Amino acid sequence: MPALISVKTVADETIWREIGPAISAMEVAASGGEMTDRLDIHTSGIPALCAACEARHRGVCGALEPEQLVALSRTSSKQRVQPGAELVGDEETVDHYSNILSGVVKLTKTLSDGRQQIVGLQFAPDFLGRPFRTESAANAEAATEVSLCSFPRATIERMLRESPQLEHRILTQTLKELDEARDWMVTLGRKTAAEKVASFLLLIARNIDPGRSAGHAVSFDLPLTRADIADFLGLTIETVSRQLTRLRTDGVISIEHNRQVSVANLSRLEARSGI
Amino acid sequence: MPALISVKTVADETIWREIGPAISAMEVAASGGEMTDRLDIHTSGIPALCAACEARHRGVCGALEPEQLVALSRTSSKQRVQPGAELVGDEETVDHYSNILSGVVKLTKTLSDGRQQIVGLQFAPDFLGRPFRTESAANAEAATEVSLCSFPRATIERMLRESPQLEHRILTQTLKELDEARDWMVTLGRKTAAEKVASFLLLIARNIDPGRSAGHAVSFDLPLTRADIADFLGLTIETVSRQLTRLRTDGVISIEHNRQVSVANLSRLEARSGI
DNA sequence: CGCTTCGTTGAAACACGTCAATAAGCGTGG
DNA sequence: CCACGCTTATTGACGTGTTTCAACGAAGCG
Repeated sequence: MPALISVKTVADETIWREIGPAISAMEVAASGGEMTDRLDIHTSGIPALCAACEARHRGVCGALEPEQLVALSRTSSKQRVQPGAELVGDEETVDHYSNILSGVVKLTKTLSDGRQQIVGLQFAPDFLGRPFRTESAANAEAATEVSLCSFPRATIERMLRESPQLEHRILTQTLKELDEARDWMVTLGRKTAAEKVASFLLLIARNIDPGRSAGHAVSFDLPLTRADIADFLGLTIETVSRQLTRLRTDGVISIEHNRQVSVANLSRLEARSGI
Repeated sequence: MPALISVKTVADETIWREIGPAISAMEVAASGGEMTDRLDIHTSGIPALCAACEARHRGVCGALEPEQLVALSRTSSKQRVQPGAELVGDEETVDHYSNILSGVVKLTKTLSDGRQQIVGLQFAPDFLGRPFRTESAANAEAATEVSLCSFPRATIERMLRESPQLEHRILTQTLKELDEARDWMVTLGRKTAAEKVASFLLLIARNIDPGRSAGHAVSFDLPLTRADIADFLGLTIETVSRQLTRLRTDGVISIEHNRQVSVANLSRLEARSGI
């Protein structure tokens, strides 16, 4: 797999290099250009880096006290990586954990002969990385452009020991991932190709635009290529393509530029997802 | 599904009825017939009920101090249920958690039209039940005869709040289950029927007789019917049957009384499991 | 402008599902 | 003990959904 090797190279060179407390251009503008973890008077001791961060509310950082947040932000670094970049190698020793700030990360597993399966998709503000790692692990790869806030492994593990609340958040997310994995097992084991594709579109629609109730119109960019979708659904790219065109000709969705999907009526998709 | 309804009735009548601190016949013999949670001088404050229990070492109870174990055993009850008994209903409010002492529990999910998928198998000394339950959940059903040690929900949740170590054990098990679920997603999505059946036999062989290295001979009773195996593998019973007979005629396994499986050489199975 | 990647579409092959018949295991009761 | 019914498992013939193989078009990029 020559493609993967070059991807790996990209990752080694651009991702995990320590760049110290850093702030993306966007964040700099929002916080007035300060590059340090100064305290913001309006948010009572919360680092500027974290003030606008989603992970502080819905993510794991919500479990931390302001002092802990300051300590963590001192060693954290923001990063932006391109689609295809490998974030966590299969067998590598993990030396960083991250929060996903935006974008989609795919977790993949590969059989020795090259067959691949996506075993999970992660969205902001999910926590990325596997604490107390045991045997098996998956490969994490950016599916879209992804921005991350990442921390050294040692820092997180020390905080985990000190803060049961942090561990509780990790447990909560792990339980959520377990639920999602088991839901997807039903899709993989028991649904038809048409139902699989409809289920996938629903999954994306719900994660891109949460809080949409059935019956509404949604449109979004597919975060995955056809090959990725196939690997997620346990199908071939040809079958995925055929099912998408069938949904299109049936008027359930419309597709532009291969990626931009519009769903006029979510409940029509649901009806085809084999709930 | 009339079969399931009668199963449900059995469960309601026999399983979750409070019977107070109880001890199975086997356990009574082992501990000298004492029915209370007296302290055993040889195990420094550990309830007799728990002294020989696997869950105290490898299971969640290993996280508890002797006093907590005494408190927990005061409200715990041992139970023995028949195959097919429903342990945790799909949408029911869970009012008990349990340790599996022996036997196999299957976690299933069902689509509205009846298609079913087993999303997890649990063995002793796994913890059964879903703390901090969020959205989706599965149905738990005894696959074999199962013996349980179960506790009221309130007790566990109080201890969870008091003991970060207990929560840590739960997290560890949840991470293990997540790993297993993701491993199985690869099997469901990317393996052939032959590879699926071989993978299943390996899974059982490893759980029944852990510590077996490749190359050894193993024999065991299948804990699942052909229908269950099919639901676990995302196949039909006919396909499962055909693949089993193919393994048999190829000399990889031998089967007696439909359930008793002998594997002469585990590595031959592994070679067919599509690692 | 060619080159590569990505996606679509068609025809043929095949793995698995469906349908149906039969056998085997197992408890119940005469 | 055998007869009976019931569930569980096996086996065969056939149908089909998905894959495979192949050709082609569209988009992105040097």
